[in-house]
Amino acid sequence: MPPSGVPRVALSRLPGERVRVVGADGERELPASELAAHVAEIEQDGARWVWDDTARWYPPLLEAGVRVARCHDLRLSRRILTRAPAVDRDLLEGDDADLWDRLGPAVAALPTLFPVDDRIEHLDAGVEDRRQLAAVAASSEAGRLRLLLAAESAGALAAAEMTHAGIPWSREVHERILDEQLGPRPPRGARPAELEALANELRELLRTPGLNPDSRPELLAALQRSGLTLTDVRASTLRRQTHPCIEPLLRYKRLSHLFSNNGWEWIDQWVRGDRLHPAYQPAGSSTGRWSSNGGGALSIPMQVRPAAVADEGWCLVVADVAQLEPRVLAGMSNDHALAGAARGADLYQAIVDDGAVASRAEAKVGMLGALYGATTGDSGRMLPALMRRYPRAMGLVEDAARAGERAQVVRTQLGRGSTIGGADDWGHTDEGAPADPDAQASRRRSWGRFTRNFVVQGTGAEWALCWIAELRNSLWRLGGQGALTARPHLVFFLHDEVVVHAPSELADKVTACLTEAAASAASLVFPDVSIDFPLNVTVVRSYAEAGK
DNA sequence: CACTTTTGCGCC
DNA sequence: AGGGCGCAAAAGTG
Repeated sequence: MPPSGVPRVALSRLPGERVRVVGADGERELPASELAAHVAEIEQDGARWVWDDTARWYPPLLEAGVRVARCHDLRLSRRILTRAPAVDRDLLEGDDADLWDRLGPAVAALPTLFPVDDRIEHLDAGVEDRRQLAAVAASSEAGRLRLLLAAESAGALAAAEMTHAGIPWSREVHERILDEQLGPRPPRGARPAELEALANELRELLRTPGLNPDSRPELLAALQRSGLTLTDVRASTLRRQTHPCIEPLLRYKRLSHLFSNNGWEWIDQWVRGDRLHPAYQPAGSSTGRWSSNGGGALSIPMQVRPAAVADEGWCLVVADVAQLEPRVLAGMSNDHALAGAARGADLYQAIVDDGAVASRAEAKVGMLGALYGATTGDSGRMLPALMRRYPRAMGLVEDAARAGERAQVVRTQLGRGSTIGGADDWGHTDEGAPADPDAQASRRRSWGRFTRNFVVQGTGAEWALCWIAELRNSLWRLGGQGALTARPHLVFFLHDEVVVHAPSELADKVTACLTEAAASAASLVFPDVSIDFPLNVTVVRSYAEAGK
C-alpha cells in the first residue's frame, strides 16, 4: 500500500445533486448521477478517491457496476487521527473542523431520515484532506499511521462491496430448517407450533397454567415454586439444575431465539433474491473492530449456516486465523519466547511444549484470561506461570491495564488510541453522588481490563484489516472478467474470519491468495519480527461445513 | 403512550 | 470482581 505518489481526487457534494471533483489536473463539477460514468477516466492514473464517507459514496457506484481501487475515508481517518496519541490535534483544527468531528456514519440500511445540517452535507473534502495529510506528516509515527489509514479505508471499500455482493443464501434451505425445528410459519404475532407445544409442556411441568416462558419474572417465580434455588433464568444457570423442566426449557429458549432473531421475518428483511445483505460498520467498535448495523453480521448462528450455499459451479472458501490475538501480542511485545511458540500451527500446544503449563486447555484458558484481565478461577491461576515464561508479552498487557487504571490512553501497534473512559466520573455514582472507595476502585479495574484488551483486540483488528485489504486486491487481480461478483470476491468478514465466493476451479488460487495476504499483513503490521499467522482454510459448498 | 434500559442469547 | 459487539422482547420510566 504505497502511501504517497498516488494522485488524490477529492469528491464533495454540492447543492442541487451535483458533485465537485478536484484532482491534480484541475477541478470540475458534474451531476451526481453522472459520476459513475466518469470514474474510469478519472481513475486511469490510479487515483485515490478522497471522500467524506465510503458508505455514502460507494454503494451507488457499485450499483452502477463500478469498482473503486483505493480511497481515503475522511470520516474514519479523522476518528483515528483525533484520538491517536502520536498526532497533534491542533493540526486537525480549522475550517469546519467541528463539523467533521460531528460527522456520523451513514447507516447503509437506511436512507437519511432527517435533513442533515446543510453545512455537514456540503463539506469540502479537499480542505479536510490537506489537514489530515499535514497531521500525519508531522507525526512521529507517520509511517504506521499511513498504513492504518490506508487499511481502514480499504476495509471500508471491502465492507461496501460485501454488503453489495451479499452472502449466497438459500431461502429454501433456511425455511426448511425453520419448518423442521419450529413448524410452519405462524401468523404475525403468534408463536410457532413447536414453541407453543413446549410452552404447554412447561406449564404442566411447573404446574403454572398460563405461564408465559418469555417473561423472566414469571418463569423465575414458577421455577422457585418448583423447589429450584436460582436467582436468574440464564441457560448456564439452568444447566446446573436438575429438574424435568430443564431440558424442555433450554430447548424452548434455543428455538425462541432462532425464531425471533433469524426466523422468517429476518429472511424477509435481509435476504434479497438469493443473497443475504448484512451491513457492516467499519471501526464501529472502540477497538477498531467492525460492528454491524443491520442484518446481524456479527452473529449468524450455526443453526442457519447451512443456508449459506455457493452458486452452482462455485464454492465458498472459508478461512480463519488460528489464535490471532496471542500471536498479535507476541508481535507487539517482541517477546521472543512467545513469538517462538507462535511459529507454528498450534500456539497453545507450543506453550505446553515450552513447559509453561501442563495442558493445552490450561494454556488456552490462561492466555485468554491474560488478554481479558481475569484474576480468579482457572485462568487467573495460570497467570504466574505465563508471566514467568513470557514476561515481555504479559508485561505489555499488564502495563496497558495499569495505564487504564490511571485513566491514561493506550495505543495499538499502528497507533490507534483508546478513548478516555470518563475518568471524571470514577469518583461519582451515575446519579452524581460521591462514590465509595470500593466502587471507585472497581471502576478503575474495569477500565484497566478495557485498556488491557484494547491493545490486543485493536492490533488484531489492524492485522485483519491489512489481511482483507491485501485480499480484495489479490482476488481482483486473480482475474476473470466483468463485474465484481462475476469474479472471486469477499462475501463475509468477522474479526478473524473471511468467506470468499469463487468459481470452484479457482479454489486453489483463492487459497493461495488468502495465505499470501496473511503473510503480507504480518510483515506490514510487524515488519521487525517474524510471527506466523496460520490459517484454517476449507473449501465448501455450504458455510455450515466449515466447522471451526 | 412512547421512549429507554435491562436481560439474555448469538457471534468472535 | 473476563474483552468487544447486535438484536429482540420484556421491564422500567416519564
